[in-house]
Amino acid sequence: MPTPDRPLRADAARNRASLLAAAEAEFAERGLAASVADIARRAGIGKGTVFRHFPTKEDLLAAVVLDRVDGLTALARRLATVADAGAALLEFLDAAASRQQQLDLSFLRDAGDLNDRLTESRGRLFEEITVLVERAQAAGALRADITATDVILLMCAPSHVVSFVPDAPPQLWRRYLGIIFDGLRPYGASPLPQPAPDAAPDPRLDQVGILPH
Amino acid sequence: MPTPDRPLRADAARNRASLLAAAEAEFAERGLAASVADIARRAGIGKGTVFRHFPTKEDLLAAVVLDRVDGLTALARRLATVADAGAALLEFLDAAASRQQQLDLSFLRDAGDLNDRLTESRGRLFEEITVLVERAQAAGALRADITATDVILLMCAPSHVVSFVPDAPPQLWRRYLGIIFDGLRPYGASPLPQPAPDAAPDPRLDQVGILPH
DNA sequence: GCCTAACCTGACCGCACGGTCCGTTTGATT
DNA sequence: AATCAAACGGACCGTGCGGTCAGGTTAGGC
Repeated sequence: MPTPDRPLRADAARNRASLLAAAEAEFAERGLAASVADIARRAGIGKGTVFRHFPTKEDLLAAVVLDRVDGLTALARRLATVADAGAALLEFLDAAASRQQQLDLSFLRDAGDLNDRLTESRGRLFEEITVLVERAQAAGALRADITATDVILLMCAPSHVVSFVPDAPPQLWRRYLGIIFDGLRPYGASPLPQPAPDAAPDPRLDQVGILPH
Repeated sequence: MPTPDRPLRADAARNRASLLAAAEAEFAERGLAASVADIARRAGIGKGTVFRHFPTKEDLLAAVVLDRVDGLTALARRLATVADAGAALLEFLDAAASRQQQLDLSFLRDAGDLNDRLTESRGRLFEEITVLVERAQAAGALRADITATDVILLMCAPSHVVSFVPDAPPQLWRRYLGIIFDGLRPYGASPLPQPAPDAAPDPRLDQVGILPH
């Protein structure tokens, strides 16, 4: 990479696109256990080409995840302008869980620190969620002791819960999102036994760790 | 194994015990990625000895998990006689989450069908949880549309949620158990969008799958 | 149409894993 | 103390992985 951003050659761009698609599918099916060779085969390219585009399997994973995270950020930003703040938060959680359903990110816990750009993206997502949370609280739709960190952590739960049942109906996660969201409502909430983990958005965002170790 | 159950030789019994302890610790730290060689080293025995006791890595894992599951079953049975049925259920969930915290079982999703004995154990646990659930509902402490399957699925959630935060305080999981349990209360519950997955205890218990694929 | 840098490929390497095997050691029994 | 089946241990094997590289291929400016 002589100049930081030279336009990609046509075939290279094509390959990169199908590589990302294949990687997404393969990671979704097999998690971290997906092998680079399988991804390459699925994309119809050689294994060496994979490593030309991404020097490491982890970098490839990071690229896939980055797409997901940025997508969620964009959605959150859009939802921040919806009138009903409570409904906006619920819709965000719904979308987040739905996408996790397609690509369960929880295996990321076991992957190192991945990319730096990914850390930034996560930070942006965090900020947008903070907006949603504060608006929902101001509207009285969300209990006051919940932080953006709580939301970012809990949004992974429904798909994970469902992942234990073998032939789950495709929308089963909605059941558990419903239960959890009921737990987030101010009505009938009981005091929480533990403080939220490091909620402040500025100082140590990395604390949140969508993907840390 | 000529006779089905001959008493173990003294050294063999000792080794088996330290092997199980080492396996539990190692699986807790590294999940399915724990290697048999590491477990053997930690137990202070040779690798061959491990395979003498358990013909397969999966069998070893199954033995460790069986202990856990049976422990939970015993606890549930004890709690079934407590006067306050709502508190009993909460205490069960508390204990379950706490133990998951020490040994996150969610990696089991990616392990095959494991042992048959484990399937039986899971069935017994399921039955005991059903008792707790029905008592809690009769006492008005648990919303009526919750099944034992829901409980068994949700009891894994708090520890999983917490596993994403790097240096989590040891009791942080209680925060998320609190939120989820609030969502299970009848007070202020909103209708759930999806039916529970195959709750009936008799016909196809395997549906629940603490560990299936 | 030619030239070159960018790109692609698949054989190859080193490594770590699960599992096997057989020579050695050890606990029980007499 | 002698005996022997039971248990041990670690060198060994095959496999599949992430990652490298030398040599062939191609896009695209001229």
